[in-house]
Amino acid sequence: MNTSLQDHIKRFISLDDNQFDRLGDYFERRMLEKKQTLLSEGNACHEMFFVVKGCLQICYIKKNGTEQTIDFAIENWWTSDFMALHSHTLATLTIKAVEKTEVLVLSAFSQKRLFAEMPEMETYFRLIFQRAYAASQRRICLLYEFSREDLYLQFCKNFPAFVQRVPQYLLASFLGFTPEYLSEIRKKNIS
Amino acid sequence: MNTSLQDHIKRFISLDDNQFDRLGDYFERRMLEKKQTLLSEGNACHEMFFVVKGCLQICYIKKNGTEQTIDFAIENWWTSDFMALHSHTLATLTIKAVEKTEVLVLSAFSQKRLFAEMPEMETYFRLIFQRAYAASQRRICLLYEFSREDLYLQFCKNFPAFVQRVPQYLLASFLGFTPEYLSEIRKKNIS
DNA sequence: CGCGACGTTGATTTGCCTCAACGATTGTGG
DNA sequence: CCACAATCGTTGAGGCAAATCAACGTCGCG
Repeated sequence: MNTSLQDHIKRFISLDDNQFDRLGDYFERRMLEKKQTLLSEGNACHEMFFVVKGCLQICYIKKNGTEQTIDFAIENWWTSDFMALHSHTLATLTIKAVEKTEVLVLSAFSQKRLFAEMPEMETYFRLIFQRAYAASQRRICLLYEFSREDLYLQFCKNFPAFVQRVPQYLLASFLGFTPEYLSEIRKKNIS
Repeated sequence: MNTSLQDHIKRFISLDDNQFDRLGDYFERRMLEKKQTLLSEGNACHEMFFVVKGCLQICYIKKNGTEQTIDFAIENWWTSDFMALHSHTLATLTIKAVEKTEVLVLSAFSQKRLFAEMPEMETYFRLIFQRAYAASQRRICLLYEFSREDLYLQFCKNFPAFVQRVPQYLLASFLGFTPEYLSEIRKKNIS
């Protein structure tokens, strides 16, 4: 069983050593090469994913044919197409590896067994989702309040390491504007 | 105990009659007049709210002094400043009644006792948050993909009753544009 | 009745997009 | 190891969606 998930769980709940030992039975480890797809739009989605190492891009194809990135998931984040997972509908989102990435896969079936055996894990996931929803609420505030230029400058200030890590066109897509405009912004703020 | 929350809970988990009877002990009923404030930016936030009847506006004041609506909560929705609640920080969001509204208040303290006595309720809230986060993911997709005009037209089509229920300037604020532009859109689509 | 809240209209400005073209860099097969 | 293609970033011209500002109608309420 991977220790980074164990450490993450410890930040929210307490489990004894015996429980930590059994935890490994519920997760499947999966390695992704750069650009490899983890979940494709139009497929069934019965799993959620924990990023151990690397970076995932969550995106979809817009009506006009361009790809829209709606999120990234880096180390210690859970992700999935939660709408598809919750409603048992087909995925509308695609998840791909931005770089070589290691994930832990938790299927809906395993999750059910896990909760039955360790009710504390129900608390863990409640807190994970509460935190994710809270972050999403904040993100919506940012999207409403700031110009694309300000979003970029803030993002650079808050996540300088991450900006180095992903190609610019993905960053532009995530922030909701075109690569061309990103170039313009960068030229203005010579840094 | 209010039956609309009971019905809502039944949609996600099973409780026996005895449990339903005891549920009332954990929630506080509160009535709000139109425009009355439930939570103010800058205050501590130790509670979450379930709308029994009516409508809440979740908003904040932007740097430029204007009010930005980020969400509405109507019948059978939970809301709060979840970032403040989760991180034990001061609220950055304000919650007000759009119309006369009845809410059930669940304090963090009561929630803790509730989970201790009825672990099934942990499942209920995990599902609530998962659903809320999923909806938020979808909402972000919409914000990226569509023009303001399209957002308005879609909203009118999907929630015609709700459009009648709130003043136009709130709708404009929620959809992320100005009341003036909403007028323009409405004129164009004579309906 | 008169004031304040809400909605409308029009003129002007701007943030950001689209399209097209051109460097720079990376990767890949011969 | 080089040639060539593909991917990625930059630049500039032109255009449109939506904001801003100011002014004016209208309705409901104290």
